[in-house]
Amino acid sequence: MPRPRAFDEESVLDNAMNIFWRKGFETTSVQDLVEETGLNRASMYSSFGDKKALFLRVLEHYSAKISTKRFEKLRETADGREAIVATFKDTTLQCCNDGRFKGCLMVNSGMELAPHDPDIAAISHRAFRRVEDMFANALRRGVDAGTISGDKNIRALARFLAASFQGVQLMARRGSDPETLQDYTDTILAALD
Amino acid sequence: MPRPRAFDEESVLDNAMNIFWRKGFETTSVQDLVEETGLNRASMYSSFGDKKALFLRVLEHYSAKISTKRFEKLRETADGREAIVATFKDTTLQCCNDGRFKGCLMVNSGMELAPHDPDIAAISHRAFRRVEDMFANALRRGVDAGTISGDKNIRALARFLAASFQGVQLMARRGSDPETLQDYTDTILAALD
DNA sequence: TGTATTATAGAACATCCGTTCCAGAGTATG
DNA sequence: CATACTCTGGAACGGATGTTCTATAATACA
Repeated sequence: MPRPRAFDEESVLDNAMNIFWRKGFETTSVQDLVEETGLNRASMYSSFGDKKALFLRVLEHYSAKISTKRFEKLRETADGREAIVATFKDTTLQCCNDGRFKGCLMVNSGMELAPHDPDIAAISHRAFRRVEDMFANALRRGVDAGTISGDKNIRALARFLAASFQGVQLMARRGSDPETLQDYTDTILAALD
Repeated sequence: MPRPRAFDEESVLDNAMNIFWRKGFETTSVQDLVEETGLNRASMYSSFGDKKALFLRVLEHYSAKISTKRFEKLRETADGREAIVATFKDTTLQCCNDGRFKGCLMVNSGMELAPHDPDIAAISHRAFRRVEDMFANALRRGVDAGTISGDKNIRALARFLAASFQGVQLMARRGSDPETLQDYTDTILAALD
């Protein structure tokens, strides 16, 4: 019976995600969202709730779409060491191109909002934990394959890699020059030796 | 002839710094600043200019007061290796106590504003460069003292340490648990071996 | 075909934002 | 003591903010 929606939820989330990613939560106004997504104010409020609810949907969307892809090789490359190296190299390269000044939405949001918003703090914490676990799995695969020494502290090394991965994206958002980023990444990966 | 000022500029900057540090630039309102510093609106505008001008003064103040102290050991401890280790240990410990959810004002500001504000991007970039140079100097002292191997790439390692130092404070602001932070710091320092 | 139901467009809302203005207070010099 | 000058308190400004309301458009089913 109802009048059908004139918008595609997926593409609205895509657009909203890009604005939040670029500008951050506080600096993005509802006006910005309305203009960029083409979605009407009322439709936005009736479909997603308020600004923060939309933002939470965007974070999910980001995890499912961007983050999952970003860690694809980390999860699926057979040799764990190669998986880790490829993950850092790909992201560093991407940061030097289109990712410059964007960084990672999850990291950006954690920095901006976690101190004052327990919801975001929890989401951010869980996201870190997931990445840490992916690195830990890759490390174990590397040890099994013999490309990573067996006397490493897997948990500590995984935490180091996950934190350093965030560090790379922090540097990217700050607008670091490629040489510094390159030196940084190379030295991170030397921890695998 | 003029009526004397009823406020102390230093303590106003101190208070303003703490608000910006906690809340970030955009989320801090002029109202917040007026209430917390006790300074009148008009006095604030006549003495410091607008909100951004005050923020720039606060960043200078932070560099001079907080940042200088934070890197005191890094600059002054004779043995370079010990200087680096102490710098990381002190900051990690501090992050676990009162620094939790605060992080570093310079890092926070770079993340929040550098992508859209060239002034902040430049300040943030120079600050990183200064820290990188301090680490490089410490590394050279360590090599001279024989506590750090001579076949290291000093520049690359200094960049790694400076970036990782930012990483520690990113983790702190996000509210990372102490164990993760400890593992992270330990692995960073292992790069000195 | 008429009706129930939901989406849309855009005006309207109260509130807060950064900034400016103005009247008055206070002190060093003439 | 009067004058020149800056500082202070607080109201006032226009504009932007997040959110809601109302009227209209569009469809699926009876």
